[in-house]
This record gives sequence, C-alpha cells and structure tokens, in this order.
Amino acid sequence: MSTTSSVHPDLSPISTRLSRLAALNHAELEALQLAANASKRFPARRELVAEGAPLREPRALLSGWACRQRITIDGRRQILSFLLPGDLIGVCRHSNPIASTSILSLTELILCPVPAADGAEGLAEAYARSGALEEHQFLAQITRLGRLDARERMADWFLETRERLMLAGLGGGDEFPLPLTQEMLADALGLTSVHVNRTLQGLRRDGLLALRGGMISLPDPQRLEELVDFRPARVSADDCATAASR
Amino acid sequence: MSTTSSVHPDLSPISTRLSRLAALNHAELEALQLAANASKRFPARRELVAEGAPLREPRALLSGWACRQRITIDGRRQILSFLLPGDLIGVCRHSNPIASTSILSLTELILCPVPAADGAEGLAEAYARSGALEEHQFLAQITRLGRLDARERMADWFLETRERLMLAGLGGGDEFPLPLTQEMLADALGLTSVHVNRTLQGLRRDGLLALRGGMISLPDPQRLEELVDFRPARVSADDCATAASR
DNA sequence: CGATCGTTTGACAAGGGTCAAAATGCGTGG
DNA sequence: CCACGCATTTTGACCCTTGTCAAACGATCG
Repeated sequence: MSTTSSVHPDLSPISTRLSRLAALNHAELEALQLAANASKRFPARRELVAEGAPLREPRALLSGWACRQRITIDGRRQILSFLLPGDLIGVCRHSNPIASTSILSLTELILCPVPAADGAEGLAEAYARSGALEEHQFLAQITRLGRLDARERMADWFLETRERLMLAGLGGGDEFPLPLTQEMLADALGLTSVHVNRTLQGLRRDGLLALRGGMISLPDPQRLEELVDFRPARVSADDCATAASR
Repeated sequence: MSTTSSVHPDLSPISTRLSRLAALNHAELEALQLAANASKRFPARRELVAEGAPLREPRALLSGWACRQRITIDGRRQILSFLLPGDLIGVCRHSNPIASTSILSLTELILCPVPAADGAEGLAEAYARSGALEEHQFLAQITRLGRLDARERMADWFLETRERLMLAGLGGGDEFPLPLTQEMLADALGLTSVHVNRTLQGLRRDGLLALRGGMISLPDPQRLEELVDFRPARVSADDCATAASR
C-alpha cells in the first residue's frame, strides 16, 4: 500500500488518495485514470446534492472544496464536514439511497465518475477505507464540538485538514490553501464568525498559524498537536495512511 | 418491508429492527434466530471494545445500553453515540479494521454474533441500511452540538432515541427506559451535569417530559418536534423505517 | 446505619454570542 | 487608473448561556 503510493507522485488526488488507502493493481489505476478523463466542472456556491433527494451515481472530487451542511428552520447553519480533493461523494451500499444532507460547492469543482468496485478487490477495499475514514472524521467533529473550546476546535480542525490534504498528495505540510470565509469556518466549528476572528488572532499572535491570500501556514504543527492531543486517523491495522503521505 | 415487520411482533430487537430495514427471507430470519440463541451476557460499566484495538467479529446488541466514547488527555469525556438494543457493533467492510472509538457497556448487555451476509441479499441490505442510519445519527449529533442550545439538544436527543427504540420494537412511544445518569447525558450532549439537571427541570416544568424510576415519558412528542424541527431519519427512498414502527 | 452514588440548589465566573459600526480588500466598470 | 459597490474582516461594548465550585439532599446497598 504505502509502496504503491510513492510510484505515483503526480497522479490526480483521487488516485493518490485511494492508492494510499489500499493496494491498487494496474487495471484499477487505469480505471481511475479513465474516469478522471471524464471529469466535469461544477460552479462555485451551488447545491450539488439536495437533502432528501435520491442519490445519483457516485462521484469523486478532483479539485475544489465542497461541504455537507444542514440548516435549521430559523436559519442557523451547521457545516457537517468539508469535502476535499480526493474525496468520494455519494458512495453508498444500499438500494435507493437518499441524500442525508445537502452538499454545497464552496469553490469551483472538478468532479469525475467513480469506477465500479465489482470484482476490483483493491478498489472495493479503498472505497471501504475511505468510508471508514469519513466516519472517523464525523466522530472527530463530534468530539470537537462537544468537548473542545474555540481555540482547541480550530487547532484540531486545521491539523485534520492538513492531514487530509497530505493524504491526497496536496500541500507540503506546513502550508495549504484555505478557500473559506471565517463565517464558513464558524458554521463548521459551531461558533460565530466574530469569535472565529478573535480566536484566529490569538493563534496568530502565538505564532501557531499565519494567513495570507487564501493560504494558511502552520509554522509549528507539533505545538498545535500538543495543544489538542491530536492523533492521526487510523482505520486499519495495516494502513499508515498518514505516514505514507510524507 | 413494513409488512414483514408486523408479522414478527415478538422477535428480538435485532430481528425486528433488521426486518424493518430490509425484506428478509425465511432463511435469513432463521439465521438471525440461530445467532440469537448463541447470545452471551456482558457486565455493566465495562469496556467492550478498546480504541485502537483490532476489531473482532461483529456482534448485535439484544438488550441493554452501551456507548461509544472518547476521552481527552485532561479527562473530558465525549459520548459519541449510544448503542441500543437491535444495533450492530463492529460491522465493517474493510480488512484489518481497528476500533475508531472505545465502546463501554452502560448496563448489563446481551450480545449475539451477527450472521454473515454472503449471498444473503436481504441481510446485506439491512446491514448497509443500518450503517447508513448510524451515519445519519452521527450527523444529527454534529448538528445538535454545533447549533442547538441545551434545551433543543435534549429535546432532539429524546426524540431520536424514542424513534430508535421504536424501530427496534421497544417502547410504546410515549414512554421508554432511560438507564443513564444525568452526567452521561451531559457527556453526550456536550454539557455539564449541572446544566443538564437544570434543563431537565425546565422541560419538566413545561410538561414536555417526565422522569421516574429510570423511565422517561414524553407526554407531548409533537410539541417537542416543533421545538427542534425534528424530522424522522430516512436513508432510502423505499423505507419508511419510522412509519413502520407505529 | 454509614458509605457511596446521583440529584438538586446556590452563588459566582467566564466563554462565547449579539449588535453595530468601522476598516479592509477586491472585482468591476467607467 | 480610479471609483464604486460589495463581501469579508476587524473592533468595541454589552449580554446571556453555560460552566465552576461547593454544599445539601436523597436514595440505594451492604
């Protein structure tokens, strides 16, 4: 698994990510490449999937950011998770699935179909692990919102996002693009944009992060990790998804 | 599917729940019954699964309550979800899975093995939908913690729990057992036990719930639903999981 | 009948929300 | 190149929900 990843350093995020999650054979990688060739653009700030609507064919995100969100009657918004390049969208194992949340594009997206896993051992394994990783992120989000204070939430979220991007072969580790407004961040972290702003300032003052021009850099990830007891995600005994990314 | 459920009114929670999630044929129901015969007890307040440990064979919960939880270094605890009778534990689709959270028994449990889904269409479908339902609950939990205040969190959680119990054929709808301390509830809802206590008193005062002897009753579920805009969980276009329960 | 666990209450503190306005940035069109 | 309009960020003053600490109360069990 980890050996496979190093020989495809310049594949698209989806190939990189999936081949790091499970060993893919030549035919499978080719199927991914083929799918990537059928990619399509999707505009920014539009609803990609509506909550409650029947789920269409699964797709993979090749570039751009999206989010899953839910809105209360009185207009409060909760961003449940972000979808980053390399992530799968709408992969489901039961019949007649309906979308449990709406999905919104935050930037312009490039999407491609997802090759079927029938008979493709490696792909099936990679999809399953991708799903497990997603579940892991939901659980992390619950802990963040339930038991961490504002500063910890932000630190933890930045570290997780950094890890996810690195898994897809993006971002050097100390710097990555952050195409979000502070309000989006607030809606994800269960805060208000005003408080996100103040907390960011505090982190900046302490030299824990720097923002400029849609890029964020984490000069001292270790100190951040200590701050929140961050542990890299692991879903399988034989994967070292994060270790593979460096 | 919903027709199947009504003809097995006195099956164990797991059979009831799964046969409401998907149509099960005779052989599959028999396999469930067989599995249930191999059930075992597990004591209260003990760790059933340790975080990070390799996942053993999947099991189903026949009776009792458990929870998935995570603890921060400084001892704060977040209960990620509760496991109720009829729920599946440790069902996983990838190889060498490791537990993403520890699982703790809250009461004494009765557990049984889970029949393999190989070739059993109905079981496979039911397991998949059970997983989708679990994911739905995680997302609901995120919204609760991120955007609802204390009173709303409790109302929403009570309604969800009521619905889950009814899906497993337990609880008449207006009353069900609640084997939790206020501190556990606090750890699940991202509050302190003191504040849970006060919020409960408020709900009681308003006639929205009543507690006595480990039982909770919701005299006016509709009013609760309006309070939080509660919508029953749906994961598939052809299931009416909740409708089936009444 | 003490010990222990859980619930309830009170006084006080604090983290984060609210509201409103000012400042900054940025794309667009003239 | 400038000016305008809009979105986003930043700041300040104030308030409110929830947390903290501590003690009293109640039930259950050996």
